[in-house]
Amino acid sequence: MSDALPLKRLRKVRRPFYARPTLQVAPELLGKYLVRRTRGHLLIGRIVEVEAYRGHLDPASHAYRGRTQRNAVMFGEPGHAYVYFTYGMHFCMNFVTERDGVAGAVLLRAVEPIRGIEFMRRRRGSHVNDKDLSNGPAKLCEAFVIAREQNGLDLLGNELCVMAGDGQSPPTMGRSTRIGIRVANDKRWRFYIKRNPCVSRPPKVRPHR
DNA sequence: TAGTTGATCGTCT
DNA sequence: GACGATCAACTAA
Repeated sequence: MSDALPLKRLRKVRRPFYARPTLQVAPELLGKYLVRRTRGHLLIGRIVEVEAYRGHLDPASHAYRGRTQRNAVMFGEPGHAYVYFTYGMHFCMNFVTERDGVAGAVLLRAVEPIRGIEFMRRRRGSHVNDKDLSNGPAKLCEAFVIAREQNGLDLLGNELCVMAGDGQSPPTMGRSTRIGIRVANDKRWRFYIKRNPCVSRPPKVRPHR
């Protein structure tokens, strides 16, 4: 968790990246950088954990039962942020995937703080460990100033985007079932970077013989 | 360390 | 009227 990153060497991820099947986009987001500009601050986090939510095929998806006012962004142009409010107090952020008109999104579950750490500490509380600043979907929204106003934001703009280094070797990836859902529990649509301390929960340890 | 619980309100049935 | 893609604080052991 260094507070420096050679931003010049990174390229913004373009729309065709998002306009693909959700299960392809999700694992490829790992190791890329979430870049947020707000209130004169530059915030960067390395994406270390995501979950794929498909549309009408996925009972755990907000879009399973079709389009509503809340989930409308999921049905729109790929490469936008779908932000929703939950549990009466938290926000979670997704990136919209699939072609325009088809619902799909990737939930950002955890990022590793890279830049703007002091700002994130102030938002999250001084007693919070650095590795806990953004190791959960609602925590990262708090740290990165993501709320209702950011719903529908274009990821190709300046306020919010994803950047990737060229020629970066893909990180070692783990995969598991999704967290906090009661349906579609069999689908292993959670992807994370193995052994990264900022992943929200360690993988279930399977007893070995 | 693991498991339980209260907080709090928008969204959908 | 029920519940949720969560979190932090608490309890027990």
